[in-house]
Amino acid sequence: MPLAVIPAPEFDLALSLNCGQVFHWVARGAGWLGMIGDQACYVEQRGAELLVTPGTEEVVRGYLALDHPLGEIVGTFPRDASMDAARAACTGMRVIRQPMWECVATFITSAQKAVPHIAQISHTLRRRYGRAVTWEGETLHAYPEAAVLAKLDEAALRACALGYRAKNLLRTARMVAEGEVDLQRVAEMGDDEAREELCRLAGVGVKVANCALLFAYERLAMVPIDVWIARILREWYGKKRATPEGLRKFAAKYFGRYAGYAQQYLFHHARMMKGRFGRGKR
DNA sequence: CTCCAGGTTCCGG
DNA sequence: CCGGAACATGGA
Repeated sequence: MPLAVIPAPEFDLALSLNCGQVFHWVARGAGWLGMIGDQACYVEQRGAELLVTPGTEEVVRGYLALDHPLGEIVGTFPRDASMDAARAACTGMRVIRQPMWECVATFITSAQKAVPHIAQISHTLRRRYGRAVTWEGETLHAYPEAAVLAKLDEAALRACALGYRAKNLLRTARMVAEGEVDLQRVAEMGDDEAREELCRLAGVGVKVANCALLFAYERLAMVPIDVWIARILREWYGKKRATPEGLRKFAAKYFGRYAGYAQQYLFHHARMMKGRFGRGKR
């Protein structure tokens, strides 16, 4: 079946899908196959255009944040050696607009996990508990709804290799399913109030809350401080012994209006450089 | 075998 | 308020 074409200037599809924001896209032919919410989508990049499953044009455009003014955004990043290197290495990376529940839940399962493990957990949860959708004879699965996970028990989730995170995901699924925390309503709150509200969820601390705010709530100034960003700020920005909160405030101020975007560029660049960097030798 | 991974939570000083 | 430890699992 013929694919639809949408313009996508200043964009690198493979980079954006594989830089640690989303974890379920798989390579198919010359492109990528994945779910956007409950819709199966194939996306292929050809120069400054994307070829997509017909009917998914608007969904893809929104998910991949093709409306973000990327040139302006990277222009607000500070000019220093590390940021310049990350900006050059990550040309075309966009911060994707994720569904709220999927994002919150996925980052709960991401605690102390390597990126490939997070992907494995996501696929297992989807395959076992997500709504099945057929795409050209292939079966894909949406991320399982909170109400579905809420009916499971901890053992069922532990069987998905969640480890101690199983209890957190289960409790959070129940809180969301019962309306104790309304993810939609969080969207109307200011940054600080929204972060506090998300932190009421089990397994959601400041870092995961900031991931959700950045990746699902359009708060492009939020900076999740994970082990990589902490290392970057300590070793490249001289913040030898600052607390996580101190790092967060420095980053928010230094990296500017789109600090979350800058953080994602630094995060991915540092990960690609591992070996030259980190590895804890003092 | 040891170390570490997009942390959170609980506990003692 | 702060530093440490526990918490599961799998790949390097």
